[in-house]
Amino acid sequence: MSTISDQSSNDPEGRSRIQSRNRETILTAGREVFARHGLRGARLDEIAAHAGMSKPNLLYYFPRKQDIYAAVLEEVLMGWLMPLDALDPDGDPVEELRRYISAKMALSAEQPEASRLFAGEILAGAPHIERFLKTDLRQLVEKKAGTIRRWVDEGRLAPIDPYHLIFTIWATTQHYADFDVQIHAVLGKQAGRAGFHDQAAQAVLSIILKGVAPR
Amino acid sequence: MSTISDQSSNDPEGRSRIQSRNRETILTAGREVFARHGLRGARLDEIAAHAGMSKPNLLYYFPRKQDIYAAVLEEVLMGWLMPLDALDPDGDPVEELRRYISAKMALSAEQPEASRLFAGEILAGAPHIERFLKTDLRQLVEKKAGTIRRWVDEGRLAPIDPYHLIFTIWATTQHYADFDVQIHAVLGKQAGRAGFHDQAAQAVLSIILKGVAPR
DNA sequence: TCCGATTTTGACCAAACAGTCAAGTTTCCG
DNA sequence: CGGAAACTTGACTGTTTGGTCAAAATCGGA
Repeated sequence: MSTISDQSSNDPEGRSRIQSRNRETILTAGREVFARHGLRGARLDEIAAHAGMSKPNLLYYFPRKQDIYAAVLEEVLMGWLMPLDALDPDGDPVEELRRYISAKMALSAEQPEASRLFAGEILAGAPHIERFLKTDLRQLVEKKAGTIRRWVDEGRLAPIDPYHLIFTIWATTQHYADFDVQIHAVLGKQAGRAGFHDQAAQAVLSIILKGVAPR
Repeated sequence: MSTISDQSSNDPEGRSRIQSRNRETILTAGREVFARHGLRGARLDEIAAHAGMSKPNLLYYFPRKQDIYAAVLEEVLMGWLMPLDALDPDGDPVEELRRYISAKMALSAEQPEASRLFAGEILAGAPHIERFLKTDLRQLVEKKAGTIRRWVDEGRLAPIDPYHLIFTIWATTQHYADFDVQIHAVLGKQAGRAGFHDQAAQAVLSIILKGVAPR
């Protein structure tokens, strides 16, 4: 007999309503706390408090702290590859890059915790996503770098190293999520206003696409 | 009677040779460990091991963990302002930006731990450098943004928001220190080779100054 | 409504951890 | 040398923290 509910109200993964809801609550709480303090620095009590439940209850769903971290991390990695993968070799190079940069900027605005969690994992030496980085990500980047190189060879893009272009895009777009606190401190309320992220996206697009030197 | 040594071999701050050496050793060890795990995630035993001394000995020099963190952080902040402050309003805009970007890239290559420590503090919500960010840094950035805006108004730079330009430069240059592990995973040995950082600096300079759209 | 399965939690435990202390060892200088 | 100050550390303490457990509360289908 399975320990998993046999109720008719199961989700696609065979979880009861309560399980689905609580797992989601915990994952959200974990994302926030892990994003701030990393795996080591995060405390179960803190995550439990964020999730609004007792610590033993939390451990009923995820037996160990590391399990929450792994689950949260996996969710985040999912959304990481997609935008880059959408870079279309047959599209207009400048337009494709504009789309990619815009998509990453939107992600930074909508899911800053995801970006921060990822950043923290990298800062810690990426012990939990080493395989992902060296296989999936590396392979995808290699493929897209080939696309960009082709664009350069065809003269449809300025001569630039594809890898460093990708790194530059990652750096600038994620900066707005990861260094959010710094940006707010430097800009004041201005950074919180509606439309700020669109303005940031415009500036980043302008710099990367056209550069800052006068024409 | 002071507890501080009266020996003739004192450094400018009144510390004995042994004190100077050990404090430096601890600060270096602390920088490495705090850069990886943040204030919360770092363990005194780990720092002590890195420094090659016993934990009580370490605490003889810095009574609390937080004291090491504060000392390390202050050192790092020192080197943070300087390069930006060197941006000369009377110099050639493109040349000044080139100098600034190069200086930041060099810092990323030479002191990646410093950059990572700073990044971790920001990710954690910057509780220990809030004042620094909102006063010193903000003031300096305001001043330099004025310089850049003037350059733009004079037509010596493409029309771009000065703040976002500064953020873009911070993002790209620090990315090479903070995300070092990711870059290595994606590029393989290539990223470790001599000259890699010069190549990266060239690419970043080219993108920010000239952009990637074809001319 | 009833009953077994699921969910929740207060009380607890063991390990990890920051920090103390007193007793040793080394260093420095007269 | 000799002795006082500076330095070092093994053994320890109190607290925090991840995780356990058994009992209570709730849920959901028949």
